[in-house]
Amino acid sequence: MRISANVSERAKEPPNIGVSVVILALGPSDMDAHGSLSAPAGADASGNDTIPTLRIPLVCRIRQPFLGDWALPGGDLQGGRSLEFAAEQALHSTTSLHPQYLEQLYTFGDPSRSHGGLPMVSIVYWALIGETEAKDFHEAQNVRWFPVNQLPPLAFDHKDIIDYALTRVRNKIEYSDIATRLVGSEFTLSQLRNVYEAIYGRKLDPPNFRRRMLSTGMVEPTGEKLARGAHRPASLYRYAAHPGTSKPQNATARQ
Amino acid sequence: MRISANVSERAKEPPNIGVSVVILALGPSDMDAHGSLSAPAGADASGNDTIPTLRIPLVCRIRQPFLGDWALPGGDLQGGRSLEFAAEQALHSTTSLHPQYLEQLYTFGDPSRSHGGLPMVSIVYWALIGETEAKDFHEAQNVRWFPVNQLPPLAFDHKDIIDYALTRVRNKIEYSDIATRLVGSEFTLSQLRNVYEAIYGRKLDPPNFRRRMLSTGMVEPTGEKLARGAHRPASLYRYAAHPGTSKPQNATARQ
DNA sequence: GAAATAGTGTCTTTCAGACATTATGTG
DNA sequence: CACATAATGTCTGAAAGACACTATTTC
Repeated sequence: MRISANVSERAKEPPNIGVSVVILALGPSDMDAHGSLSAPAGADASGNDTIPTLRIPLVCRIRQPFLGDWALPGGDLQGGRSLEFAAEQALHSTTSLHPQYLEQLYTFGDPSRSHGGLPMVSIVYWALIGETEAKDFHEAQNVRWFPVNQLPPLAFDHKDIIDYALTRVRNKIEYSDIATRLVGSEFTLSQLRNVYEAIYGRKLDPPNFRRRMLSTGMVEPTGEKLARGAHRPASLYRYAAHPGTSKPQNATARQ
Repeated sequence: MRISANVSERAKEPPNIGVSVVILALGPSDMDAHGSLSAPAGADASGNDTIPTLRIPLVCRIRQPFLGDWALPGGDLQGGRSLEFAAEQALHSTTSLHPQYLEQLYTFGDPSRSHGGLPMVSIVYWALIGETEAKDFHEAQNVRWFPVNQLPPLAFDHKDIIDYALTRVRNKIEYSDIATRLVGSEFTLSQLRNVYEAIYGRKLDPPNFRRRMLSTGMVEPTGEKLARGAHRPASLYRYAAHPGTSKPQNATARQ
């Protein structure tokens, strides 16, 4: 790619640019039937009250440094392509999936992070993938999905990056509509609550969650009900695209 | 720098990397005596109740595209240098100043943003500079300071970038200690409130501001007082580095 | 005393969380 | 009926904002 006359000239050259993605997916509870996960953490297998877990696909490194460790999916940035495009491409080539949500996380460029490899500026995105889509995934070569609370040894500074992404998404869910993108067009408040619980990593109080969601005006009832299990059926809701009273949210707020 | 065999090969090459800075400075009210500002917006000139204004240094472009428009200070990223270093260097070469606070804002890399210039990925930082330091600045060649509410025509997407930086800093000031970095080691609550007012761009209620600041535990009284003007002297406070009860804040939170 | 800012007290609203209670379905 | 989840109601405490009021200094 790059031709240098000598070593001293090379030191002044700009580093390479890569784009990586932290992919956060709501794993379905029966994911083991499709993939090869080591730790199922589903919620509706047998009426238990565990919470759904976020899962991250990682790629096993096949060269030094960090040979055999796991790393975030990514690739070099080609000219003429947007950063989002590069992030989506890295996501799709690893998982054969498309994200419900994609946002830039941070750009990591410290020279010390290459650890003997080529100096690299990594523009990192984070993506959200819902249950429905994650069901279709097939485990590609050198790719494995891990629960966020059971991550393997990670290459470079990728552990810090994942932690940062989790901090970001847990903050963002409080003031944006990203959670509604991970459920279908019609959903019960329990389903929506499960998304929040997966991202927060803890249980939420159902009555308070209901009141909070309805008070924002972001969801509205469809009038239909969904019967699932030996209990009272739940009302279905849809995402109210443009709530009248609440203030608009965009990607820039609270970044 | 980069040697390409032909045009088609060039299209696949990575774009150049630059680092730019949105420099936000608390202009002193008598800044006109030092610089050549068009619109003074000081607060203590004659007992008025205007609020201090944030100012931004911009560089006049001396080539196409956007010849004659104003742009953010910046430069190419050299290998072996951290992104922060490049941002500080761009800041210092433009203003001869060092920032109180420096934080990465966002990386802009859309191919359409070059507008006929060379394709460029811009890693943008934002910096805060306090009154004391801004007093020392000298107006360099092609550099001028503008109040944030009276910006000139800007090159590329730099207007969007500045707006984004203002959104970020106004959010960040709510849950971080960046404001205390813009006052001296000892300060009155009025002085601290002026920093908040400059960043928010609006007046704050003094009693409520006092209560809010003291309740966080981030400031503690020194026991001394400062007499300034025909009124009751104000108590001096210092920044309490590690408040006991409040939760720790770091650069990653709420990004 | 007038003026100006420093500082205290109080009231209201809003929101989050804890938790009791009722409602409605299935086995 | 037992049981599980849906949905409503109520209480409390924290935090923010409006604003009245007192305190202390200089001119």
